Amino acid sequence: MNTYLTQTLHHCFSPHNAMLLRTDYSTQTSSETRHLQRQESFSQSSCNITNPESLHGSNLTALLSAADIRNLMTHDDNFDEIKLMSLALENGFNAIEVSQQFEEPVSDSGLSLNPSHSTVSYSVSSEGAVEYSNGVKSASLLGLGTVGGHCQEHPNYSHVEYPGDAECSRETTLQQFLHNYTYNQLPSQAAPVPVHHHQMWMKRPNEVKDGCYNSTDAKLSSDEYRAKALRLPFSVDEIVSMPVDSFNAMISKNHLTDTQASLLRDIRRRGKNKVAAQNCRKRKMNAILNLEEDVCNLQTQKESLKKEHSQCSRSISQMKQKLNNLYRDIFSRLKDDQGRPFNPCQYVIHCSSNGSVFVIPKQLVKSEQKPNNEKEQKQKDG
DNA sequence: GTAATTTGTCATTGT
DNA sequence: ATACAATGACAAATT
Repeated sequence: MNTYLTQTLHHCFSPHNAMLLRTDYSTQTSSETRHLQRQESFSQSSCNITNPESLHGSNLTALLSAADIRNLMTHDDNFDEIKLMSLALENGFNAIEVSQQFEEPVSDSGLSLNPSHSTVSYSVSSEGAVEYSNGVKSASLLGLGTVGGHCQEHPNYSHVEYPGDAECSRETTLQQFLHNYTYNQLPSQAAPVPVHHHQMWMKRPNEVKDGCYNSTDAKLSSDEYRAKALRLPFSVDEIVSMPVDSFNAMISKNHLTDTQASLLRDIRRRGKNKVAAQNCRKRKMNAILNLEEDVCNLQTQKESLKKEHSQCSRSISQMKQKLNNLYRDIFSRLKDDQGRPFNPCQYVIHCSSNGSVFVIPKQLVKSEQKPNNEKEQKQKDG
């Protein structure tokens, strides 16, 4: 019996179902136009306020054994949504007003406002407790917030019904229940969260698996989930990409609390930074690739210069060889006044700067060259 | 189980 | 003053 109920709850609140019904704005076009249109219809939209017909929380807790409750609760121990809920339910947060303002226009959701449509409701008490009701079977899950089964009376519920977005609301709401151990406590009463704020916000979608995580592989980022939980009228993509004027107008038109506006700005900032980081990494990779290409090109250039150098060296040595042969040939043909050949050990051919060619004794060349060599050496030392 | 890589986020700086 | 882009550093997720 208890197992059956647990399975039924899981089935009813299947994140996959919720995902299927999720409005996917990112696939649409002309997003800026939609921003404006949605802002208009958004501020004019309303939602049905119905009388709560849900069962009292103790009814459900009576049906569920402690083991079932533990089973439900051990699906995730994530604390992010505790923060989110306390954020959403903090002083000054008017759930009805925000829900009304944030309700999506029918045309965008693609779902009918027809009252006969399956609806899901949840009630928000002044103390932050939320009650779930699907219109047919309704169950307050208040008792789930406290493992001991303690249940508080909440006489002043604000009961809000969200037609059309039933699955998502159901899922969001249940997940909040399932994972918010302290949701019916005041923020100050909540157990201290042993995670640094920084780490908390850095939790990944996988960690936030109580977030809209469906049975397939599709999943929402933590910001998408936050936006969804606060019933923001725009997708994260739109919040990020809309012009700053539209963004500011959205905040001011909808009379958001400071915390909500701050959350929206955070979502926008994080989204923009995410894109910036991606671009930055792309640029970095491109820069690295370009540098590697440069290195490759320079290595190729170096190799070709090496080849050229050795080619030049070879041709120089060939020319030297030819010059040497020519010198010897000419020298062997030269005769002195008596018709005798010059001794190559004693004489050399000397070319002067004015183009004249002489055969002179080697000592003479050496004595002429010495002073110049000394001068050059002195210049180098100096 | 570990190392390397990828990704999201924050903090900071510059535009 | 404000919004935003760029980027280093960090932590968590993924491979």
